[in-house]
Amino acid sequence: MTINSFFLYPKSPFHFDGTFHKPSHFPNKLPLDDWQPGKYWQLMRVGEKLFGLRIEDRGDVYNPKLKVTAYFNFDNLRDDRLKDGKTKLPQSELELIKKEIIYRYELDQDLSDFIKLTKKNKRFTPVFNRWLGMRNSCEHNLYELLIISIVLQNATVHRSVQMLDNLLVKYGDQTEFDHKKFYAIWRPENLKYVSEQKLRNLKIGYRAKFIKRLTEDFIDKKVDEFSLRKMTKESARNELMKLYGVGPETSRILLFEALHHYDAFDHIAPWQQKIYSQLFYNQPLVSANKIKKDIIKHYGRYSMLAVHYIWEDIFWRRKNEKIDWLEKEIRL
DNA sequence: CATCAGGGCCCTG
DNA sequence: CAGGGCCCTGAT
Repeated sequence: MTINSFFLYPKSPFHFDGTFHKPSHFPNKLPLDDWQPGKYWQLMRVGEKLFGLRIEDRGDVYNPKLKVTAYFNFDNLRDDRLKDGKTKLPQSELELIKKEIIYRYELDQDLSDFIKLTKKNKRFTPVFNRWLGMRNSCEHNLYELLIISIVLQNATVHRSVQMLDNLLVKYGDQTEFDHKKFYAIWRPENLKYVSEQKLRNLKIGYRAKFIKRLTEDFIDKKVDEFSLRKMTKESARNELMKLYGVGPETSRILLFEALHHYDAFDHIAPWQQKIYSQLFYNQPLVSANKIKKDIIKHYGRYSMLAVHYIWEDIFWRRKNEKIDWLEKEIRL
């Protein structure tokens, strides 16, 4: 294994912990990443290779600076193609990794318009101030996030965790760096010859068919993450909705998290509606249309981003404090 | 023991 | 456009 480190300088302001840890995401047993204040670890796929990343906070909100340590050439990977035997990482690959980190964690995003907007509506100003500089980041590539979205469909959190873990044990890449063990979601190619029945054996139910067909679409380049990244929200949504097993909620997740469209607020799932109703109205249930109208009125093209701040804020609070109405709606 | 809904989506009529 | 069915699981 070899190691390479470098620095990255996010656009100011930047909130390290808010960006690298999202407490609303479900914690699976087989870790895809790890976080402690000021430090973050994950396995990241760039091209066909897998890298271990340790990202450390070496600055502050107004002078952000990240130290990135990249580990590669693991000895213990199942797939030999993922290591190339070279000990030094070529400059071109290093640039690719940097670009990918910058994209997934939105390090270059200019949030000044959004920040101005959040000052207009006083009600949530404390929340926006608390997380000033937080990004809508996504540790995963599009395929990986799609897999996670599929196991989330029509299941309780507990079962989603079980489904993902079953899949990871069988098909994920497992490796260790910086004295920590991590899993990474497989490349589509690694699932190519796995039958639907084999997948069903992992208790993922009818989702097996979705994963099978979606994986084929990625292998056949019917979906290309990099061209989707360049599209408008509407065209990207159209493309995603064509995929078998991708509906309004899954495409919203992908548009917002993986493709970073801040206005991807077209769809509100019933369980989210209940949480939004409490957060925004202190009421058990407000109509989804009203919620949508009100949020868009206040936050316009930043509607989903604004909701993300308020959403994550309550889940941060939940770490130290019991919030009864929230516990009820999360349904582990 | 049976029944049911769940952090959606597909398919049919 | 509405509504039934889908895999499986834990709750009732």
